[in-house]
Amino acid sequence: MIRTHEAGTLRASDAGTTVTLAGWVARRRDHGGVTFLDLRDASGFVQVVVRESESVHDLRNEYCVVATGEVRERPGGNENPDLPTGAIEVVVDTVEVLSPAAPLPFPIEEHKSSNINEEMRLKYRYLDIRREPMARALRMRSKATKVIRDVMEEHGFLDVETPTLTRSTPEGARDFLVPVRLQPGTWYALPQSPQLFKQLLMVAGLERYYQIARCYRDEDFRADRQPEFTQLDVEASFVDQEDILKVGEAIVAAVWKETLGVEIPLPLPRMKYHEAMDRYGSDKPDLRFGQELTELTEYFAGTEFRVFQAPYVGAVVMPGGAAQTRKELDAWQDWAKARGARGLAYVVIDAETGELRGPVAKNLSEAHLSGLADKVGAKPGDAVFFAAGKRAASQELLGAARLEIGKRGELIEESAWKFLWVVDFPMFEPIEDAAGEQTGWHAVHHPFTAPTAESLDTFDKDPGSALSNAYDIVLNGTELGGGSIRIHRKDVQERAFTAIGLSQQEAQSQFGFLLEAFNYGPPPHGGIAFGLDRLVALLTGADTIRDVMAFPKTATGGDPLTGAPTPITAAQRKEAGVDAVFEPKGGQDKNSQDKNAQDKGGKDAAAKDGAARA
RNA sequence: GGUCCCGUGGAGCAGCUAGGAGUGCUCGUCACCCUGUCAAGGUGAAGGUCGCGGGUUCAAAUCCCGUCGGGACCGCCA
Repeated sequence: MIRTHEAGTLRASDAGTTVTLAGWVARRRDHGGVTFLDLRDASGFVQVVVRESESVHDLRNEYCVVATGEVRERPGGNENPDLPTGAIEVVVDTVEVLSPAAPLPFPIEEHKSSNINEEMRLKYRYLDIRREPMARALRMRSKATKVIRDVMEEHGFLDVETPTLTRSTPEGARDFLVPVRLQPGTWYALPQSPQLFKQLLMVAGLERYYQIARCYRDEDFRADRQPEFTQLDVEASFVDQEDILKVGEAIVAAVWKETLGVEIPLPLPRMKYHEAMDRYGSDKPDLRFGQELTELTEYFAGTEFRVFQAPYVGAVVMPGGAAQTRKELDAWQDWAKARGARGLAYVVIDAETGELRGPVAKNLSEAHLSGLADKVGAKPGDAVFFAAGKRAASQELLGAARLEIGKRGELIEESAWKFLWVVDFPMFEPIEDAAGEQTGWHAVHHPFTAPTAESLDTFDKDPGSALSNAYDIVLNGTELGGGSIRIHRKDVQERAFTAIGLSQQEAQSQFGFLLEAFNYGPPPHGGIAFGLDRLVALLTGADTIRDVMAFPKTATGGDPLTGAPTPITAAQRKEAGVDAVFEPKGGQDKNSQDKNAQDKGGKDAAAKDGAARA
């Protein structure tokens, strides 16, 4: 090694030792006769004292240097108790520049770089990662994956890699496609998840599989979405839902303990899907604050007010909301319309008189008005927002309003870690056409998800009420992961396909290889997948998963550092076979794949139902 | 596919609502001074097609249209 010690590890006990350090010039404090350098390496930084000013002149910020000198305690009164290395300094004998640095495109020091343009950060990501927040996030990520691997090994799980060049299967999202030079006109797809492979590994008898797997989905971006992202993928045989939840709990408990020192009380609370929707208007409720929804369908039964003559009426309270200006209240209408709602009805309760006012109040009877505040738990000075219409859509609107109220009112306990399992998801949800008429059913999770014991006999006769053995783990209103127990019985699987309008032929064409495998004694199995990027983003308090990825992409899928994606040359295009047309050579299997490709192009519900979720 | 926000010396901002000379702030860069700082301090200097194109106007960073880039959200997506 070029160095003998790591800069950030030096302490008073090292005084008297001659050390050689290698790293970067983080800061320079030049006093003429004496100069202080903060020498930074991956372990931290230490103050280096240079007496000869000439040599110091060539030591600019972010120069890469090697320095030799003696560690000594700082002169009395010069200690810096705020720094880990603040008791000592290194009095330098020699400093050598290993490589100079050009003037920086942005400051590396944290206090000077709080809000650098993200495009600039991505273009110079190698400098961005020299900054403390990014370096800390990547270390945290590495620590988290290490802990995860330990837990999985302890529980007897086997790390198995699955292909990233695979066949296009009709899953939920758009595929990224790769042309195949050796078979012009055919394409690989990058996997949206290892879902089908991990089920094959269960048929293969490995019993316990896990993988920290890269997944690819060609959909529009969000703060918590990238085209390639990482899942902790888990599957086990001969298990029931309890077994998988226990593994999931062991993982998050160990990760939070080992990375943050936080004890997560186990078992995690559980909430049924319908309860989550009723109380929070979300299948991933943020339990860090209250403001639960109140259902008013019964309360307003018989009302003259047309808007509230609906299958569902509900409300959420905004504390202090009566103080909002007319303009602010109008802004809520625009906010609701942006979410596809007609608007967001409201009543404000006068802080002085307790009188209910607002456009909606005029339409309500005296009896309905007088009991309303008590019914929804509102006080004078509050505002009450209403949604009326179809149950799920109205609850979702109120749920979104609740989150907005929590943010604006600073009601959210930011330091809390509120985990929960959401269980008993519906097995199917209705497919609606543009007019809102139901045209069929599609699998909420994926078509291999097992019904609950209670729904086993009836799920195909009454899909709307069927519940499945699917579960999500939720933290602070973010879905950390989800999974299900899979169907392993052929007759049940066929009924599930029928329920979503998928014929045997179509199922064969889309999942033939999996169904074939299921002919050979498939064990009962189930699993879960965690979004590792989201998990680490929550651990580090990052606003976006880009801040926990070394080299993420921008919203249009670009990488400002490498310039990817780029056009290809005519020669590359020809060689890759991008434009080649597939010519069937008579192989039965090839034909079925080609048919599959055509099926995928259609917008039929069946293709959507292939959503292979973990 | 839709809605909204941002783009001003190397970095981060202000200026735009109400058009009037590239004006200002913090940091960085360069030169010089300085022997105990730790976000060191001081003096001075350099550095700009106001993202790009068009329009309105006597006059545009500022108003209008388009476009490109970045970001947030809806749709979409585990």
